[in-house]
Amino acid sequence: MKFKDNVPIYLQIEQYLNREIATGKLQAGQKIPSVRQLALKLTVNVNTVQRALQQMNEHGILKVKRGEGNFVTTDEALLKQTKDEQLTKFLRDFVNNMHTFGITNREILTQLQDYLDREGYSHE
Amino acid sequence: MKFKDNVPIYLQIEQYLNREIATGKLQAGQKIPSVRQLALKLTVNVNTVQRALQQMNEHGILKVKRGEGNFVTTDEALLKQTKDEQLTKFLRDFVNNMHTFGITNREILTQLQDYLDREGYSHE
Amino acid sequence: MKFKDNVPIYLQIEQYLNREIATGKLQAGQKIPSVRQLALKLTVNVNTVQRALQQMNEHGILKVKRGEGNFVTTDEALLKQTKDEQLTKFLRDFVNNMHTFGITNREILTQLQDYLDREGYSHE
Amino acid sequence: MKFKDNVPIYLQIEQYLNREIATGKLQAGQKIPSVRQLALKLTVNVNTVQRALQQMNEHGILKVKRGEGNFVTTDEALLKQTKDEQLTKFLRDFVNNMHTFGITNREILTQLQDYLDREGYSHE
DNA sequence: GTGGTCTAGACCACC
DNA sequence: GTGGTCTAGACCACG
Repeated sequence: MKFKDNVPIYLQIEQYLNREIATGKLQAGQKIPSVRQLALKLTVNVNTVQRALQQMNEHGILKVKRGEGNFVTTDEALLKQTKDEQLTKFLRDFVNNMHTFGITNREILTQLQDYLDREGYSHE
Repeated sequence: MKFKDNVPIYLQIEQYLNREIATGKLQAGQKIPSVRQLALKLTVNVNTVQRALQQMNEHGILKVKRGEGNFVTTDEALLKQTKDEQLTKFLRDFVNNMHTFGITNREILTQLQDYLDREGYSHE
Repeated sequence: MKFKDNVPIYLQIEQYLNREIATGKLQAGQKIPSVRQLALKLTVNVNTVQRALQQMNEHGILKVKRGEGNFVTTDEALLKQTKDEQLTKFLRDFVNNMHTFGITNREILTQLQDYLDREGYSHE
Repeated sequence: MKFKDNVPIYLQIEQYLNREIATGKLQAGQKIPSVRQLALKLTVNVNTVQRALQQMNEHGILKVKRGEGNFVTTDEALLKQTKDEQLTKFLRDFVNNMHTFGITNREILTQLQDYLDREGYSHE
């Protein structure tokens, strides 16, 4: 796992876990790896992982069971909403960024088309 | 000017100025506002602006004239390259983000299409 | 530690640390003193030290580990190159200075010889 | 005339004029170019030249005659001493620099020898 | 007026 | 504890 500089690691971990959930690698109701396992896997300090999980608990995405660990919420609606929020954020940020450079909507689409063609590696 | 948390202000200032240059609001060879003016306008400390400008000088985008101020480089090739790098970064980040959610290239385009339709505000 | 006026302290700190590395007092891969320790030792502000270290990180001489500190790079080639550059700079500056006074190469050598004899303190 | 960054220009001007005097391009008792001429030639602000000349007056190297201009002192002893001081400073700084890198006196001479051989341009 | 450097002191992220 | 960022305020060099 590689982390960007200039962005707090705990936020990147949170994003990473949200992704694992959104893509179904971690399913609703399922126990997620222990803090120590995650810390080991992500080669990051335990405290940093703790902080990420704490935030996700506050968001309701995770539920702690004392002595057992953290579990993905079974609230499917919340999960879907979280996923949508993330995707929408990606779209919004991208479009906003392009707009600040004076790129019109139509151009955004063509530029994206071009980019996907250029980068041939197929994600059909 | 509103700054995001979680990303250093001086980097956002750098990005902001690069944008002003890329969109031609600041033209090649032109003097940019003084450090103090920028600090005032962006409601940020002078040192923070300094740091942004210093980096842009190292990148060659700006040239300092002692006692006079900072000027946009006249090296049009460098300016174009910088702009392209920024746009490509937006595209790459966006596509990568979507991919991590298992979205295929085709879906990315349709989702973007949908998003642009949804947000009606016309950037033709 | 005494600093010259007329040349930025952060540059002198950089030079000082490069010297410590070049002479092996700080070895490849080794942790260097913390920013605060250096600031204390050099009786200089923390930010000033930061600036020096930041530049050395950009040069690749130092590597930061988050939350741990700064470490000398293990890239021996880079270390050697940096040392050579410094020595060559000393030689070049010295020779240039003498030339501007109309001193010929031959005279430079004899003058240096004389100076070393005059200053008897042995650096065999 | 090219000036180093990180060193005040007025000091570099002072050094430049001292050199002109030491090498006899400006002779004892001779009038030196006017402040404006120097500023023009060195592509530098008048104030900056003024500051250099003021310092040299304080050192006694120059003598102002009101309404006439600046003249090199006729005190040959002082001129010789100034020149010697400068040369000795070059030698001392150079040797000190090399010593801080653990280079012995003998090695300094051989390294200088090597350097002069390497740089073939003959200053016999 | 312009930028460049430095200080003192604060708060944050990370180990 | 570690480094990273930011602020407020000061002084210097240069035009």
